[in-house]
Amino acid sequence: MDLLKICDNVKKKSDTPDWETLIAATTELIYGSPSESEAFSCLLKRRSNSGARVRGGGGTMSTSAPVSSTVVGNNETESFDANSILHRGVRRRCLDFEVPGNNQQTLGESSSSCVVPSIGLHLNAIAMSSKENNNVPNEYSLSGNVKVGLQSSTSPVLHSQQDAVQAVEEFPKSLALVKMKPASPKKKRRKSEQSGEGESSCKRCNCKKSKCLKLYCECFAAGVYCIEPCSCIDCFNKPIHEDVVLATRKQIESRNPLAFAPKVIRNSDSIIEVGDDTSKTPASARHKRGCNCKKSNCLKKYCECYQGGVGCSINCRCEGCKNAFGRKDGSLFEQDEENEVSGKRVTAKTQQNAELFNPVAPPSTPIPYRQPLSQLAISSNNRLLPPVSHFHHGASGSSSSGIYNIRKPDMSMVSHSRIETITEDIDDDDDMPENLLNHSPMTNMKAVVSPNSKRVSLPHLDSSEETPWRRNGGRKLIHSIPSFPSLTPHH
DNA sequence: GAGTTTGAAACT
DNA sequence: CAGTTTCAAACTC
Repeated sequence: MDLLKICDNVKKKSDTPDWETLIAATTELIYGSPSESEAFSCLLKRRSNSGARVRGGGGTMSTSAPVSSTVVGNNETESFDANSILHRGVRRRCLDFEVPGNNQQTLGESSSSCVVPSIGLHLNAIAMSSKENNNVPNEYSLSGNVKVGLQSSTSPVLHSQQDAVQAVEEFPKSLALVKMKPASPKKKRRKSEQSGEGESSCKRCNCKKSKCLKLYCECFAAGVYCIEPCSCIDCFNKPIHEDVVLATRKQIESRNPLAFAPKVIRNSDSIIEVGDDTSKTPASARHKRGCNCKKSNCLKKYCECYQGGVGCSINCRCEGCKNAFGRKDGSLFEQDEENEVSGKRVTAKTQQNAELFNPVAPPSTPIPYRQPLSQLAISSNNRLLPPVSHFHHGASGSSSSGIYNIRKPDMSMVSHSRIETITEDIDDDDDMPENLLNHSPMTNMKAVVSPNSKRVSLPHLDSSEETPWRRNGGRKLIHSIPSFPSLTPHH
């Protein structure tokens, strides 16, 4: 139903300009019954109470996308409100692709604390958002990190990615002088991570040389802009450098189209799969490319598989794999023996990690091997977050421009979380740019990860190269790979 | 907090 | 595509 029409109807229905009344009436119209609309209404009220933050102010980055403009046309105010309703759940400062969060967690509730997981704030969304409303200060401009009159609106237009990237190279180092640095950068991150507090749910980097424009940078790799908690130097991963960021992303994507896809492929069909053949699918989720660990035995967070809380797979080139979440060879239950052999320290640590990964699990209870890891989504900082499948099409839902238009997900695999509800709305827009369709990981169901190569080659389905996560056909991949928008400009 | 280790990313 | 270098996170002391 057209929300605008609803609003109009509501307005007619209600003489009072009272917002809550409007919400109540609207939700009732939408859901039909007051009971159903109640929760929704509460959400909306909460949102409306958060006031200016809705649009990226006050430290809450808004993923609210430009959808509004297309949907609502000229009526800015109205579009905003309607849009904020539609996208109430897709606001988040941080995006953590591998790490889906607990979607019960206060969507849109957090601001500076960055505790809102799961729904990512994609760069594109931010960028568009910033363009959309340059007058609204965001946390970056507020943070003092970037003044210098480099608002995206005033920054020089870079006509090509080469220009942009070159600009980065040539950009005066003095920028660092402008940037306000955290007093004690380095450990800030770790402390918060170790604390396990909500704040640690945010990606925050410590890059010194990469300008936060390479995949080395966790923020950049995660598709989020660096924020104040980051301790990076010469950071270009900020909204004011939107052009550079997007160009760089594009460049990287051209090299590896899946570079910004989540590293961990979570399988919604895990139950079936795991029950099917555990030797081949030691876990229900898989690292996209597999790891290449040599010394860590896939028992430390150096290992991307382990870090992602997934087992190693045939894709991995790891040596001496002892991944607690599932070994490359498919054996898992031997892990305890191995750990005992290698020392209790390892065991304890592993368990500790497992518990961190799954705070719901009772202490000292190893994560059941067969437990669908799609429910054990883990953040890079050991935070339990909602399954990727919960945000994959909303993540970035960004989609500011309605980019994320993954066709209807298999709802049987998707919990009816708020996010889902929200993003379902988004999904109704069938305006996935063609270029995105062509290039986005989401649509590259045939994307192949070479078992022996880090690089990902695209569309080329070789049935002989069956890998666990592909075994189920492309469908699962849809649920696994987040709707990370391609940088490909969609004009 | 400083230094080391590790493996992904980038480069050649 | 394999080997090497660079990088930043993870880890140790």
